Amino acid sequence: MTADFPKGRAPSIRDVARLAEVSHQTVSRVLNEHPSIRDSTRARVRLAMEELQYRPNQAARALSKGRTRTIGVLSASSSQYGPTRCIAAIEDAAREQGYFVDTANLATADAASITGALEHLQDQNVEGLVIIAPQVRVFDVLAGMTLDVPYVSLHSTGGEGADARAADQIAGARLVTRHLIDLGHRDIVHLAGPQDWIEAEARMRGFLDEIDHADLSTHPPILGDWTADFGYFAGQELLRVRDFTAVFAANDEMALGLLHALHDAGLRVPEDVSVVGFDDIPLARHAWPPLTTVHQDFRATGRRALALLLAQMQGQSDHTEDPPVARLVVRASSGAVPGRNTLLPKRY
Amino acid sequence: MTADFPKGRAPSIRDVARLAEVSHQTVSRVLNEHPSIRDSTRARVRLAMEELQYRPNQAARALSKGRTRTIGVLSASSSQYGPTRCIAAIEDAAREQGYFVDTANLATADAASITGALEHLQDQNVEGLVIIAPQVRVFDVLAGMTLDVPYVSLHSTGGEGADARAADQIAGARLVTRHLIDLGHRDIVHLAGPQDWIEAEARMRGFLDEIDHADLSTHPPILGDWTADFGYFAGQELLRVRDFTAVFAANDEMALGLLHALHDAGLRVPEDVSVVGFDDIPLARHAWPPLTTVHQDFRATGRRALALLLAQMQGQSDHTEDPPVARLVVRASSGAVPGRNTLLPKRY
DNA sequence: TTCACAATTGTGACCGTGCACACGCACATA
DNA sequence: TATGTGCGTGTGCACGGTCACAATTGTGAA
Repeated sequence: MTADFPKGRAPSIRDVARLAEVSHQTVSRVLNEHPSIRDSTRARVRLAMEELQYRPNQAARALSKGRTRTIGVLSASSSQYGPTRCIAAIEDAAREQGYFVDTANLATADAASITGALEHLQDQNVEGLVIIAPQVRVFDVLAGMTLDVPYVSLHSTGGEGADARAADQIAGARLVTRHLIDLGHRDIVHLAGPQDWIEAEARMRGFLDEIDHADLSTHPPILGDWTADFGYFAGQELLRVRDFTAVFAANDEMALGLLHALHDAGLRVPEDVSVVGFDDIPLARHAWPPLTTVHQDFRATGRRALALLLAQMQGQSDHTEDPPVARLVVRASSGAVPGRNTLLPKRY
Repeated sequence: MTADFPKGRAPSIRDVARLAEVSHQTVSRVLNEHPSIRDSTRARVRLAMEELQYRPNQAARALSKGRTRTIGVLSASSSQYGPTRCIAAIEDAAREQGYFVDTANLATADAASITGALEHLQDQNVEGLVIIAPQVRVFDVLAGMTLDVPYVSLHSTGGEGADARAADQIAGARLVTRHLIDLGHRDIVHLAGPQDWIEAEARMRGFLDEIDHADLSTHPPILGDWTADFGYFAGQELLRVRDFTAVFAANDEMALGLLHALHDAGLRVPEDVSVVGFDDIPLARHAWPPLTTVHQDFRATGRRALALLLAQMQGQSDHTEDPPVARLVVRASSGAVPGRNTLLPKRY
């Protein structure tokens, strides 16, 4: 009896029940793996579900149980390498745990679109939020609105949301700055990220801390926008006015743009100038010359963020693994200081 | 009267109704902007909603209306530049249209995880799917399972789902191949993408078409994996055994890895070898030398995919804008052929 | 004033699932 | 035989909206 009645609607639990000649509640129990069901009954119900191609209605389940099993991910800057990897890791982990992931991207980080995206996610009745929006402004907005679900931010200022990463950034920046100092550099320029980004701030802080620690002085950092284009532009400006032997770019993209400008000017790296970056994007090792940088495990960061969120959602204390550490990766773009000379273009 | 009763549950439409002294149906009408509501009533209801911080329950709405207003995005390879941009564009556009976006990432493209992810999305009762999973295998899996919702794939083989992009890839590959031929190159190697990717196939086809068209012969393409690491490796191999004056890499990452290998070997680009890529990632213009490549507008592709899907969901014919065109971007990595010489390392 | 008709509002059922509770039955125990 | 216990299953309602339909009120013309 191949019952195949479409009747407009998708088959419901009661359709299955009728076909299996049991009550709807029994079907529900099979779905939820209730222990006390006779094997023969279970088999009959399973068969009926198969027959009707039954698929549980999440909306009804969510309504009845008061749980959506959905978490929201808010992401600014989602075209950047790091955040992208984090998101992928979060989604993998969430799916593994049976959660759905609802995403909202911010094209621009103005207050209106931030609140808009957060409202949108909450409208979907998410049970928790992961916020990968490292701009300081996002946190201002967060502080100004009450979220009615727990959340984790990947770049906390130490506010209400759990902190998953900030510490690393400072440490990483110190590592790579120290590396340059150890190579003998005394005039190091920092090509920073946008002022309103938490990570940019942290990396700059790490840089300045280490400079201080070594009793050096430095030019005020150049404030960039993370893009390779800006790195290129900044490189051109730097060559015109500054005196330095090394540049610490706050991310790899800017470092690569900077290398481009240096090449254009006929300077050699690292013989004339050392350049280091941050993030260790896959292209860093294939830059010319290969880029010294700070490696971070973005997937681990993403997984950890989700673990933290789930723990928080279940009201548990946060006994998750330690945050991933930033690791210095030395490649060919950093070298010993070229004997205190000023920067005059040389023959290549 | 600041009524603020938490009573465990989130406030419902009936709580609002009670406070505003109307029926629950009136509240529903206000929510849905029904025309015939007295202004004073509407205002009273709005006030009550504000007062209770009422937020409509999507699950209930979805259950009642039979619509979730959610679309699913399946994405393999989500850490790559192009797909990532597409997804962001899709999400923006969807949110604009009042849709929620549910995402699932594929870590690996084996059949099990593909069906798993698709089931996961359909379990959420999505109304439509965008599939950004350019591996041929994905389409095999799709052909083998019946999706119960309309879908659009960004890289169709011309099957059931609407085709949003494939044509471009061939044309783009022809453009850049033609460019090399016009520069006088006769021995061009193609560093292809993984065989099981639709785009890789299309780009290779475009390359071979153009080679044919110019009555040239070519070595069998090298089959890569899109990564810069592979480009580097392939470059080393090529230098050992092959005779060529130009390389067309199927994407920019591999092209950059290849440049690295060429630099290592002391070869000059484009004086000794011309290199071209595909995609025009932001770093392409800052490679050394800046990379000739094919530009595509990923955001437009994403927007178009969503438009197609929505049209399909509403049963409309597909009168959306034309697919974005691939555009040749000539930079410094391609140059005139070096007079038919074989490749011997030269002084830099 | 009365009536037709439109505008506005209310009533009750229903969407698909899960929960609390009740029921029947087999079996062990006294 | 009467009673308690636990397994397997069924009944009815709740979840928070929307829909169809009914009821009430307001308006203008006869």
